[in-house]
Amino acid sequence: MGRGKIEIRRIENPSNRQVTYSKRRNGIMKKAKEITVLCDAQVSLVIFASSGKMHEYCSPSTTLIDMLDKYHKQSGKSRLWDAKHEDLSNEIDRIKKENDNMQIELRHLKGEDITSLHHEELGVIEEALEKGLATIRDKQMEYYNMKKKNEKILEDMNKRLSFILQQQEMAIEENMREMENPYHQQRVRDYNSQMPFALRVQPIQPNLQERM
Amino acid sequence: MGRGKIEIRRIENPSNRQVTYSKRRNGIMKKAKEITVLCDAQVSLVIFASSGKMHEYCSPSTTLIDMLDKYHKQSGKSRLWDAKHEDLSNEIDRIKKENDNMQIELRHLKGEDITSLHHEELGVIEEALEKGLATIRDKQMEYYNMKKKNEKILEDMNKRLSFILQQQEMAIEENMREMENPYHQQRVRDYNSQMPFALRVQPIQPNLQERM
DNA sequence: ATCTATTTATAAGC
DNA sequence: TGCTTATAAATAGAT
Repeated sequence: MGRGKIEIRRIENPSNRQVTYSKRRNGIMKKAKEITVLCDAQVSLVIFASSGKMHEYCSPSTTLIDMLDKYHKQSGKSRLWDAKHEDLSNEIDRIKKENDNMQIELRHLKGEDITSLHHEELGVIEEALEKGLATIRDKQMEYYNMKKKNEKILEDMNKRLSFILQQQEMAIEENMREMENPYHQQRVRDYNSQMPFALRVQPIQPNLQERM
Repeated sequence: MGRGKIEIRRIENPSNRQVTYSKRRNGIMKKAKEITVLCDAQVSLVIFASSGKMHEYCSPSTTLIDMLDKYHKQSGKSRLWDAKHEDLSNEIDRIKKENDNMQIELRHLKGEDITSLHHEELGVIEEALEKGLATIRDKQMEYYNMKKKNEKILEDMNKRLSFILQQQEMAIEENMREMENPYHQQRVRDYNSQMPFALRVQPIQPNLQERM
C-alpha cells in the first residue's frame, strides 16, 4: 500500500529500512490498540529494531507479567524456562572456559606461570612477544617521526617569523627617524602595539591534529 | 477500512466482534511477519481473545523467552521472572565483559588493533611486552644452561667409561696370552660376550628428568 | 515530517 | 470460517 508495491523481503537500503520500520511499527501498534478496544482482547507486543531499540505495547487492562502467566498456563511450555536456565548455565560454562584460556595466555605473555611450560611452548610465546613488540615499536617510531617532523616545521616557522619580526623592527626604526612631528609619532606607537597580534599565527599543520 | 467506517470502540454484537477479532488478528499477525522480514526486526506478539483463546507470533530467529530476556534488560523491569534467571543473565553479562576486555588486551599485546591507541598506552603495552619477553628469555636461558650442564656430565661419563673399557680390553688381551687351553679360552669368550652388558650404565642424573 | 498515489486491510454481506 | 467487493486505512516514494 503505497506509491509502489514492494516485495516482502529485507529492505537492503538501511535508510529506507529504518523509515519503513518506524511507519510499520506505528501501524502495528495502532492495530494492536484497536483490536483490544474493538474486540475486548488482550495484546502483548514487543518489537526490537535491528538496531536493538525496543518498543512495546500491552493492553491497558493487563501487564506483561499477567500475559506471561496466562501464556504459561495455556501453552504448557513451562519447561521452556528450565531449558532456558540450562542453556544459560551451559553458556556460562563455555564462556568461563574461554575466559580461563585467555587468562592463561595473557599470563604467559606476561611471563607468569611459565615454570610448567616446555621448551617449545616457550618458543612460541617468545615469538609472539617479539612480533608484538616489533609492531608496537613500529607504531612508536611512527609517532616519534611525526613529532620530529612537527618540531622541524615549528622551528622553520619560528625562523621565518623571527626574520619578519626583525625586518619590521628595522623598518619601524627607520620610519621613526624620518618622522618627527607628534602626529607621526603617534602612528608609530599604534603600529608597535599591534605588532604582537599580527604575529599570533596559528600553526594549523595537519600532523598536529593526530593522536599522540 | 471496509464498506463502512467504524468507530474504535467495543463491538457490542458478540458475533460481529468475533468475526472482526479473527480478521484483525490475522491482519496483525501478517503485519508482524512483514515487519520482521522487511526491516530485520524481532517481534513477539501474544493475543488473548475475550474468550480466553490465545494466539502468538514470534519472529523466526528468536524465541519468546529470548525476547523477554532482552525486554528484561532494556526495560529494567525486573521480576518478570525468577531471581535465578536474573542471576544467570547477570553473570553472563559480567563474564562476557571480562572476556571482551581480555580479548582486547591480548590483541594489543599481539600488536593488533593498535591504530587507535595513544602514545602513553602504547608505552604501557611495550613495557609489558619487554617484561614478558625478559622473563621468557630468562627461562629459556635456564633451559640452555641445564642442557649444557647435562651435556658436560654425559661427556665426563663417556670419558670415564671409555677409559674403563680400554683398561678391561687390555686386561683381557693379557689374559688371553696367558691362557692357552680350551677351558681357559671358553671362559674368555664368556667374559667377552658379557662385557657389553656390564657397560650398560644407566645415567640417572636428576637434571635429565626435568622438562625441556 | 508531510504529502499523495497506490496498495492493502477490512466491514458488510452472503 | 470463506469469498466478494466497496471503501477506509496504511504506507512507499518523493519532497
